[in-house]
Amino acid sequence: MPRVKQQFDAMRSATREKIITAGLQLFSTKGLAATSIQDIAGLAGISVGLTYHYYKSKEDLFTELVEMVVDSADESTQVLFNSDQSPAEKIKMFSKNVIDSIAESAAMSQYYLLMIHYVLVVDPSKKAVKIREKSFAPLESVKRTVIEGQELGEVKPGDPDEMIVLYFAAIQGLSISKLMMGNRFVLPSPDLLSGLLLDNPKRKSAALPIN
Amino acid sequence: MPRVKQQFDAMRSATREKIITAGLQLFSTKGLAATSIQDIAGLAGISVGLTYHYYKSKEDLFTELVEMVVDSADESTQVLFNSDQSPAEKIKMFSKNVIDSIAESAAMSQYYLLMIHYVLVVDPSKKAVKIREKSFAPLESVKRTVIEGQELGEVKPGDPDEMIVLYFAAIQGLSISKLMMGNRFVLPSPDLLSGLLLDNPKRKSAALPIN
Amino acid sequence: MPRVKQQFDAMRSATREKIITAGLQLFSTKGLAATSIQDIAGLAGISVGLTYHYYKSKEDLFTELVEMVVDSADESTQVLFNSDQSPAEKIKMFSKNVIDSIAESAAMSQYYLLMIHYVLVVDPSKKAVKIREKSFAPLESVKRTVIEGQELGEVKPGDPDEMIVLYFAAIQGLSISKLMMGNRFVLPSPDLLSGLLLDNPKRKSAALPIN
Amino acid sequence: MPRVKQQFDAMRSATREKIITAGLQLFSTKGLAATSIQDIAGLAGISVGLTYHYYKSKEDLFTELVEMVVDSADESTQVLFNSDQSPAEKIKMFSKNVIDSIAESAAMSQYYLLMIHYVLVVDPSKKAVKIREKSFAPLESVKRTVIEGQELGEVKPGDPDEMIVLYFAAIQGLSISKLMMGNRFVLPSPDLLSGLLLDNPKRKSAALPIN
DNA sequence: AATGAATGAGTGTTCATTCAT
DNA sequence: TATGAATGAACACTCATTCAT
Repeated sequence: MPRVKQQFDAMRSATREKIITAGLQLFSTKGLAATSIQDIAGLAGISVGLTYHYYKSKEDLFTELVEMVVDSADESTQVLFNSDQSPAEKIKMFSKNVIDSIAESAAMSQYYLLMIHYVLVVDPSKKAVKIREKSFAPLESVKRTVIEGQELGEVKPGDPDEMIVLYFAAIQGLSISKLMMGNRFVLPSPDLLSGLLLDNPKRKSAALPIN
Repeated sequence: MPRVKQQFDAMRSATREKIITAGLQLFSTKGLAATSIQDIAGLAGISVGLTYHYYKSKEDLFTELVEMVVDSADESTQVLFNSDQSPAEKIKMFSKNVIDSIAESAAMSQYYLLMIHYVLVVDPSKKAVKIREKSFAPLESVKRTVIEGQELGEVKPGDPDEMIVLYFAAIQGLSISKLMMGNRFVLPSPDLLSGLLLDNPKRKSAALPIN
Repeated sequence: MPRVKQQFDAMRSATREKIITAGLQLFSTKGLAATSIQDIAGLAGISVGLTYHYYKSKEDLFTELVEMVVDSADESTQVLFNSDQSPAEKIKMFSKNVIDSIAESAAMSQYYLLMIHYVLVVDPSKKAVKIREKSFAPLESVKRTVIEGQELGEVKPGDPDEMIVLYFAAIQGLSISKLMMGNRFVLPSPDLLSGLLLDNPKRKSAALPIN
Repeated sequence: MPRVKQQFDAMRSATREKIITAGLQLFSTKGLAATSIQDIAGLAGISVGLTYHYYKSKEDLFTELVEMVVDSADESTQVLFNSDQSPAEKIKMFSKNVIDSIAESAAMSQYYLLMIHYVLVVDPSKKAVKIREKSFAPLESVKRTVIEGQELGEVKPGDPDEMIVLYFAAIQGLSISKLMMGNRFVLPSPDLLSGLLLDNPKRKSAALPIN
């Protein structure tokens, strides 16, 4: 959490904020190689030289942005999964948040695209390994909840690993498809997504007549 | 006397093959900008200049590869969905093929990564629009089958558009995750994937005998 | 604090000047294709990259130089032919200026060589057409003066178009021959050149006293 | 003259002839650097490799073409100026031939453009010096005739060197202008050209009323 | 903190030339 | 004599990075 604090201090600089916004936008769509510092400086409305006043190198900025989004994802997931709701409620809430986030902003798309560029292009260093590890934290949180939920009968049976891989694959796919499909994209309902892990609530109600 | 035409054709095919293989591998992981022609030529085991004997430009090669994988995906989907199986069987078979393909080769990963790079980086031209259109053909095939299947009661109820978007998002996510997650990746069973559209057969059969 | 705008402007002007001088010299003699940007940068005493800070491309620089000399030629011709001298005086003065210019600097040679390279190599665009049109302006000025002079009896009779084509052909030929002939080149007197359009004054005066 | 014989032998090869024709056309307009061997082979309708069967290198072909046109110009000039006509008649005939040649074919334009490219671009070697020397032969022929004609009173008085430089400058200028000016070009009459060296015959007849 | 001119290394692309057949 | 695939060096152009101010 000192890391986050530090970021917020950094953010206090309006210039840094401009660079971050421009960098996120350009790096996530075009990737590291296809984005130039002059592009970023131009979009941020500042000079090239100033960018180097804040970031040691292009790759440095890129890495910092990846770190930032990974931290942010981790943090917001933590908050939800450390709450005292039932596993099913957590999963429903998480799914709803994800769908809402995809609907409202580019943050999710940027997160996944950035990760793709990062993992596939940037050569792995110690730092890179640490960041990658952290990027799996949300999967771990959900996995624990799935196992717990299965024990309670709230979550569908099945291999938890396979289930969360598919669940997050769907989330990643949706995030990226939103950007790629243009007006052909329709956002599934949160229930459709959470249906990957939970029994469909609608179907349950359909079964209720018996009770 | 000159080489006969046949000889030249054979030479051309062999070299073209090498370039295609190398290009697919490098473009799909690193993208257009981060892949140099020298990388490709090196991996293909030929000279840089020769690459330009076969492809007018780096972007030209990139586009041709994208076209190639899109055509291939379209074609293999067509074959399956034009068969005379029931909707549920088609979906099960398609899901199985997808999972097998992800398991066995890099083709699926390459397809989706290539499309991401293509859509996000290459500026849209008439050709680009045509290619994108064709890339939606598999979705349309599945959509028709879903609707048909819903009428027969073989496919889960729900908005077909939302369902196929989620279904293909999951496929895309799995394909990419396989590359990104490394040894943390576990491949879900075909039934788990087809479960997005169909009622899970195992649960039904598993639940019945006991009770 | 950053350099003030004035400082940057001064830097830009100085560098631009160097590029222009080097470019004129090299392009005019060797042409577009045989002149490399490295040649130009080297002669200008700057780096290759910097050249691209000022000109988008080699052809762009070339075109700008052509435009520059065409404008300059047009302008200096205008000044003379809009003066209030008699046609014969204008033609004498123009011929003298031309001969002096060929004698003193490389400007005339550069002008004609540049135009040759431009017309024969650069593919015709809207801009190219406009530049070519402007390059005919001096011919038009002289033509008007020739016609006027013929009416006054100051200029030799004959088809004005043929006469100015021959007159300018001679000027172009002299400009280029100066560079090509080396020490075999001797510059004709202005009267010899203007003799193409005017009756030779010397002969008249030389012939009269005796008879 | 053995040289010419040799060329004719060479010409006997239809392939050589194709290369020569293509080379003359491309080199004269685009110059050495901007013309590729593949261009030439393409225009000649043969393969790249075959071109190298006939000419050691691109520059070799270029030099041979220059030599060829210089020889040809020298030879045809010799024939005329070694005839037993009067100086004025020789000059009139030469001027007429020049104007006709400009009117009818591209040979004159090709000759002068080729020479410009050759002198200004190709680095001077022993061979180059010899070729350049030969290219001045026509000037020498005309110069001798001018001096002779001045002694006979057939040619205008004046510095013979200045006069022939201007005369050939005009010829060169016309040849090149024909290509450059497009439809604005009008060919002066032979008398206008020969008027640079001879008194205008028309004007003489205008003076005749007295006799 | 801020600017943008300047450099140099890297990459895309062309093309003269060679070579196996 | 004839072909065109293949190479490598040269050149156009871009861009991360530095620097004087």
